Amino acid sequence: MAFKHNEGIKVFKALADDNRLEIMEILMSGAKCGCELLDALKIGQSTLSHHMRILCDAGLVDACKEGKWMHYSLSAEGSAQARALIERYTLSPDKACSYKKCDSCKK
Amino acid sequence: MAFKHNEGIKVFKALADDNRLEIMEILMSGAKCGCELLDALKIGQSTLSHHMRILCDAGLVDACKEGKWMHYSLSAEGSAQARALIERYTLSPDKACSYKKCDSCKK
DNA sequence: TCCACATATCGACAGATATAGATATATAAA
DNA sequence: TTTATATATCTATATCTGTCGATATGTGGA
Repeated sequence: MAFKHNEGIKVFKALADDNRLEIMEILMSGAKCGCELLDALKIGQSTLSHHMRILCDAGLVDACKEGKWMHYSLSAEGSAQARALIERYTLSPDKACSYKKCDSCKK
Repeated sequence: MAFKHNEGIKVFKALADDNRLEIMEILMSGAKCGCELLDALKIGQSTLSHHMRILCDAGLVDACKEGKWMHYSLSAEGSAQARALIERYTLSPDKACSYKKCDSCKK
């Protein structure tokens, strides 16, 4: 796929799902293993694995294996990248006042 | 649809597309009408209209009609909401140092 | 070794999405 | 009024995505 905004698409797609947002919110309280996440969500195990792969591929979540458990945690780098991407594609508060809207509607 | 993270899904889905990210970037330089956007993109007119509806519904873009033209511009409120959502679902730089990763892998 | 548990992968499928073409509506100019 | 332009809506379709069940892999305990 030859997208012009590859990084943005990958990160925003990863965040564009109800279960994955719930996972991000759960991980805010600290690292969790897959079975803990599974208990908190109403999805099957293979579906969780699928979602974790998407979050990891996007760089938002780190995974580390310990015995038979996988520990998932929020990535500081991924979080920083996501924040940078939002700043790239939306209006910053300080630029908003000088932003050129159309002349007729100043709303 | 009964999603737990409705607002987040709507905004991140709106940003999870190559053409829509390109549109956001173009609108960063100021308001544009549909035909200007159409010139800059390799998509048909009905497809552009579809994308603009998604960006407007998400609150990221404002639309205002002037004669036969629609003027599209970035919404300061939508941008602020998007930034708030990213802050909600990712790790802030100041919390990153105290964030509890798993014990074995400290990466 | 055998078994239970945690996780990943594969295959299938229903529903969502991006896209285009045709058509409809509205505005402005000739 | 007729015509051209800008945009939205409708319909169809190919592709993508979330989900599950079945299976595979790997780990640790009995």
